[in-house]
Amino acid sequence: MRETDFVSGFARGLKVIEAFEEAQPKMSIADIARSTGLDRATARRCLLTLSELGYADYDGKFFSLTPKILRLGHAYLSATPLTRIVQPFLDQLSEAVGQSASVSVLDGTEIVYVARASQKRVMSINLMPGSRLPAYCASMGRVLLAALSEAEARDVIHRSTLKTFTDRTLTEPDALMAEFSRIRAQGYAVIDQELELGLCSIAVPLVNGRGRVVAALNIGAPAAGGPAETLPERYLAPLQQVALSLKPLLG
Amino acid sequence: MRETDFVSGFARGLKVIEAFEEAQPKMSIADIARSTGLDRATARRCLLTLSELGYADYDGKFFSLTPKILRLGHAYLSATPLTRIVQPFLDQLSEAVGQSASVSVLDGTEIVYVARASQKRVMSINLMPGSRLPAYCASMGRVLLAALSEAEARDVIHRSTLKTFTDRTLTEPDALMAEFSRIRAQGYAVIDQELELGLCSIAVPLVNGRGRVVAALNIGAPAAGGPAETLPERYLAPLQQVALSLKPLLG
DNA sequence: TGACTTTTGTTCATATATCGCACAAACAGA
DNA sequence: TCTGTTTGTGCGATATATGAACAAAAGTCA
Repeated sequence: MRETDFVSGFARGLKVIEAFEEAQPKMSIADIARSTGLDRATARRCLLTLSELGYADYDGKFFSLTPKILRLGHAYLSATPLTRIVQPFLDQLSEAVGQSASVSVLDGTEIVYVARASQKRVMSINLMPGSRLPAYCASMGRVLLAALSEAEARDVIHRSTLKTFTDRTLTEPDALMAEFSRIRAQGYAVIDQELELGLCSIAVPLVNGRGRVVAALNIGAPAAGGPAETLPERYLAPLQQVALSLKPLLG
Repeated sequence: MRETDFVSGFARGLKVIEAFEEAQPKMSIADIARSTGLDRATARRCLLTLSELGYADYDGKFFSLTPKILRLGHAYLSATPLTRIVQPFLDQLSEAVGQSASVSVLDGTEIVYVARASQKRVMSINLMPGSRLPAYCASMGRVLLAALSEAEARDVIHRSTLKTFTDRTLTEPDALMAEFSRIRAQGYAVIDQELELGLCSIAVPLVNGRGRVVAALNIGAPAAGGPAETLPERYLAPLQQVALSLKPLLG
């Protein structure tokens, strides 16, 4: 790509929008300039542009995003066939097993939920399409990382912030790589309260007609429902059946 | 705002992202240029920028959005206090009444779901945070429009595409305005299968501490569960109780 | 309180980057 | 092959970013 094929004003503007994610709902011009690294004058112009277009509100001191900004992300969810195709399967699966079921894809070091059928809340955080979790310690993340090449997986791990969420969280790169091998061999991943105490999950890859792993499917269950070792016997068959049904539908 | 405080390259780029919403997941340069009204060269530069930043994929012919784009919308959901505050109330309400409960805000002629606790699916479409419905024929939309001034409400109706979804959909502007008066007086709105046959709902406004309507809260129920006229006696009290509990928490 | 420092928002001139046009090349379908 | 369409590129005109300067506001301390 040539240098002149890059619209840096656009790139700067997107950076400004993302700056709201990591921080407060209300940000001053200086706040944005600091967290994006842009010049104050530039940040101000981007913010005023957002405000002029109705994507942000400005009270003379602070800027905040408006719900119009949701159109941007929704463009992906509504345009991507994956979301629409998997939803009915997810609903059916979730109801059949009485647990929440989700589909996610990999984005860098994180998994992004693209569809979900939730039962009664078991996690402290509320997951929804667009939500993100670190890949290394989520069952779907493990499955998606296991589908990468050794080098790619190691690179993702290297770039991840390997935080210890619970005393069971695996954070040793080599231990994680070994776990990926095991997952690749057995075809599924189990997480036993590594992200949150009391929460277990099991995930399988979603493979398309050409044999490529395009997403992951999981079932989350409270640890109180039985030890994590029993997740495969309880949920692996229905998960694999859904994965099989979806295979010819996923381009 | 001065003209030089507007970054038109940024505005054009946002237009490009939104173009994916109304159309196909895969768009060529010419497709985007046509649906945005931008020059082909400009559309191309915006698309290449998106691609360079990882927000889009390019196979040499078609562009498609990547899950990274979800970061933009998610910035709003995760940064807005409303979402976080109402979720636990929504979960509790939904479980207590055994129906889906949602909170939405108004964006132009549409309502935007910002939080939702769903029970077994009754609608054909899958609603989630970020989803949009036309305001004029949704219970939360009616409540939010009823909270506007006569002139504002009439303007929204005027700008809406008043489509007949079912044979019960109200599309007469004057009939809608009359309905808004009734809603304003009684404090809630009931929709009886106007959007989809078999689906009824009841909504109340969420008022903040300063008396301003900031969002709407609803319960959706299958028509098979009882006639729409009985929705108030079944659900109005719990809805109003949640609205009351939330009042001091909503800025 | 009042003088001082720091932070913030805004403006301006100028250097730089982007836009949109026109043209050329590549491609697809008849 | 010939259309009609799509994509890529060079260039002049135009729009935008930059960084410094200034004013206003907020914070600091005696």
